Amino acid sequence: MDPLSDATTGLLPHLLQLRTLLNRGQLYEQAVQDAGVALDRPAMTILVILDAAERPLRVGEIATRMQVVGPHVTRHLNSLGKRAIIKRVPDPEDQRARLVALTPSGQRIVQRYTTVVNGWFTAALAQWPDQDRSDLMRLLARLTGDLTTQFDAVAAGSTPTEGEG
Amino acid sequence: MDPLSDATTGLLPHLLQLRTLLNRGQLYEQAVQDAGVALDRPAMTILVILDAAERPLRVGEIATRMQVVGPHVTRHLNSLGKRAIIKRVPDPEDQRARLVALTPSGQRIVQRYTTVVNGWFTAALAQWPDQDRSDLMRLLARLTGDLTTQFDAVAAGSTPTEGEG
DNA sequence: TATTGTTATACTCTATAACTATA
DNA sequence: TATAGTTATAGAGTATAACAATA
Repeated sequence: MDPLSDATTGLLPHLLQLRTLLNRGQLYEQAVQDAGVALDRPAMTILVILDAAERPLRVGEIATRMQVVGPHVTRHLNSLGKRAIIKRVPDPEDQRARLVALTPSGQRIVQRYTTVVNGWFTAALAQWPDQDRSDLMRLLARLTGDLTTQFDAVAAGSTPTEGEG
Repeated sequence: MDPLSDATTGLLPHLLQLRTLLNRGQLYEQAVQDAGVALDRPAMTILVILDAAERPLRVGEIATRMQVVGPHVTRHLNSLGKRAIIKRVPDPEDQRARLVALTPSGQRIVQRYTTVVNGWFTAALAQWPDQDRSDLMRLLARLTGDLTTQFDAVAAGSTPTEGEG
């Protein structure tokens, strides 16, 4: 076992635990209740993504960011569109595509939701030293970036697992 | 907006992205294929948990660590038991309970799987400074711990979100 | 011919309800 | 009566396949 392996061996259990934490349905139910909104989780995920993007996105872009497949997004957009939470407009640059944007109503919903969840995070990290908080943000950003790159490569079949030149 | 909020506001998108990364089914398929095993994801999650615990666990303990409900675990244990990947023995301390343990076959399976996935992590973090790697492990451990505490409190209804005294 | 998106269908994963056995 | 686990059923979430329209 080389030291590099030792350094990352413990990562899998940590990330699995984080995954189970964030997948807790009960938690989401509490969040939407506190926020006073009524949406299922994938629908809210779409709203969060649109809000974070700060510009209208194509259906395909949303699917990529959710790491899901197109039809899944379409189905939720249909529901969200009927409720006037999002709107779809033609993409001026490509007549095949459509741009998805939050309506004012949708903006209010995602605002209330993120306020609640960010409040939880703030409370959970309240006792942390400032340095640790900023380190976490920086390392988490790099981790997701590097894992995305690695996983994309693995999924593409190049499997750069072994020698890692 | 107080500085504390600012420090954690960016956390939600990061964690959501991490969640979508770890939820990618395609990735798991690649892992089990590389490892040469044939198990679905929740079944493998059970094996990883048993392996990390380094001792037999009760059904309820497994469910808690997976953040799922009892019947879900039972169903997969039935399947794993038939294939002699796990075994259930009576808990000497409580005749109602049963202890779940990996068989030698199960140990080999989880070993192959974790080797593959840890290899991915090692590759993804290969260029990181040692200091960043150790910081990540430390902060991730504390983050999951603090989020677990926070989320448990929220789910219990105390909702220590607001003033956070 | 390749790409963007939609519709329809099937599968995976998890939860709720009802039940048995032991404490 | 409460707790540990199981069985059976229902629902949420996501993928695959087939199709329409534009590039």
